[in-house]
Amino acid sequence: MNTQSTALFKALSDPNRLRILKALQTRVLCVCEIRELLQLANSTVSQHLSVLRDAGFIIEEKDGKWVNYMINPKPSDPRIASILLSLDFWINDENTIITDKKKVSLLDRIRICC
Amino acid sequence: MNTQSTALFKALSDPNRLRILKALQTRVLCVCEIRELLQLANSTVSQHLSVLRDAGFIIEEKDGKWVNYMINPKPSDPRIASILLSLDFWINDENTIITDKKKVSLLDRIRICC
DNA sequence: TGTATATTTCGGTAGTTAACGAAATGAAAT
DNA sequence: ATTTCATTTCGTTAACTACCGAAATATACA
Repeated sequence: MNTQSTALFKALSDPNRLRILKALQTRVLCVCEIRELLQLANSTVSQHLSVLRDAGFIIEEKDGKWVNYMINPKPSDPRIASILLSLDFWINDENTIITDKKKVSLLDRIRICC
Repeated sequence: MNTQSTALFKALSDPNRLRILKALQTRVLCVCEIRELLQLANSTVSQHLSVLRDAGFIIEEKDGKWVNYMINPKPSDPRIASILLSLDFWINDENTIITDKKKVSLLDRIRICC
């Protein structure tokens, strides 16, 4: 029983992972951009991303030395699709999310990483 | 940020709490019936129930020496209402849940507790 | 080939959480 | 009032998780 259903909610039960999901709903981001947004170590961000990926919420796409992460456009699990749709009205009034949205639009991977 | 949104998902991110929620969607249950269903210590069940109650998923009603727990019929948070509705199609194929449903219909608090 | 950069994996640590039994609380019945 | 029974609270322990820095991997470029 600890397999499928709880994995979904476990993935959503960490504030930083929710911030990542909400940020990715704005646009595609690479690891270093997310690191900049959340102010966490690279390895920690990578860990969070793998949790979200394993649960099915996001997918990754390699682009040279970067790895782009994005919302899963075609989740095989209908629950994932449902949750992703609902996230808009579930979380939008929290201050962190609001300021994150502004920051995301200003993030520039060239300036941050290179 | 660790306040509202993650509390909802944290409450759902434990397999035993999901089992409790699903069982309560069948009918009202007291603590000792849930203890019997989950095969956990009373104190552990009580703990899980308080997490679900604090998050807003369930309410309690005292009935003599028993405390009846039930799905919150009028959640003030629309996310709770949405999640409770969705739970039906989110979780119904897992073996534990299926056998739980059968067990719940056979639970008898008089036989169990007294 | 060697170097630089982005990301992941690994090992370890601090904080959190689920679990228990024992003690405390509360409500009904003798 | 005392006992009984259901539940909650408390104190403790084991398991889990988020986090970090360092090492390993992977990709592009000189």
